[in-house]
Amino acid sequence: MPLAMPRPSPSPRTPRTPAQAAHQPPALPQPPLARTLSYRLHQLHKLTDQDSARAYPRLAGLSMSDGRCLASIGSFEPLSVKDLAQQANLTKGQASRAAQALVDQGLVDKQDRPDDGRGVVLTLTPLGRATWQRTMALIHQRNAQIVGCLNADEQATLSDLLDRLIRHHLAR
Amino acid sequence: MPLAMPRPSPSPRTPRTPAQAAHQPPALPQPPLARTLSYRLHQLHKLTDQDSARAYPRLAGLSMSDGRCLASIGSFEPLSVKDLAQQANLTKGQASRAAQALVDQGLVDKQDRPDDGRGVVLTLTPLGRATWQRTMALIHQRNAQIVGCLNADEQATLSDLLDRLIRHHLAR
DNA sequence: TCGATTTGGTTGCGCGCGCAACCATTTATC
DNA sequence: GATAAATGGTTGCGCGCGCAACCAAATCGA
Repeated sequence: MPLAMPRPSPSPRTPRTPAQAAHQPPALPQPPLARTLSYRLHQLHKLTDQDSARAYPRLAGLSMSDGRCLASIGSFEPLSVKDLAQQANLTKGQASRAAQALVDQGLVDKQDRPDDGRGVVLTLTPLGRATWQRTMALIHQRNAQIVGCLNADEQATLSDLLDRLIRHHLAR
Repeated sequence: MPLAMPRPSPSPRTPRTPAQAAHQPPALPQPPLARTLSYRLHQLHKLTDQDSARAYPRLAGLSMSDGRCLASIGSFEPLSVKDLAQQANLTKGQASRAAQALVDQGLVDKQDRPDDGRGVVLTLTPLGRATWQRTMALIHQRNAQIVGCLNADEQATLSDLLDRLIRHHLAR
């Protein structure tokens, strides 16, 4: 059974119980059987998301998915809501709402598509572009901070592995 | 600027825009600048979480964090709510509620600690232990499925890298 | 011994996520 | 052309997350 456990860890059954000495202050017990990938992902994602959420609002009071959308629109300029959702990895509902929020803040412009009465086309306003630049700087800075403890090779390796997992998963 | 980009990818500025050919069906554009670690984490976490959420409820109608808690309690048997929160990587509020839910379903037993009027001690009921075993089997099966596209070495590498990121992040 | 602080646990609440229903428009089928 | 199916976008809604306020019990400090 291919579990991903890199470090010496307690045997799967009958690990030592941390609650026996529950009131002694230090001595964090080793992570449990939830030493699975999804657990780590959960944990790491939570950590990074949390302080991203702390960092974003300094910029024009953007929520996190608003920021994500701004980043995507700025990178792929004329963008439909559907494509935005795809790019930012959100549902179309979320993308729709986020786009509207950005419009309300004067950061993006939303126009009906002339050739298709359903579609819209999202572009940045000048203000939006300025904010976009600051946002991207923030994103990259945050990212560098997060992966800062890995060297370039390790970053590339990690990135590659995550990519493969994502691809594998998307293909059922 | 140490960005983690493993594959040949469009230059950070001026990538090609997917919306220019927005209505042509296939040809997913390359992921955007959100080729950052936190973006991948977000994406992968979402994918894994989603179908975990689909898999869990088959088992006794557990929510996902309920399942997580059940797994932790079963592994570290006499457990306080606080320790449970730590093990399952939840806030104490969530842990408290999840524990109560498990109690309500007859899966765990909650008793006041005799030596400390505040604390409680959580243990599995016989039914709980049976469910725990099935849950763990499910978790491992799901995990094996997720990381199945990586060989053992790669799994170990990934696990190690994630570990270091988590540790680094926890240490501010 | 009496207040102040800390700790374990519970609960109220706002918010964002994602599903699914829905409307409008376009495209396919005959 | 009329009807059906598909597509783009919006909106309503339930739910779980996590923060923070809160309560009770225990510990600390003089």
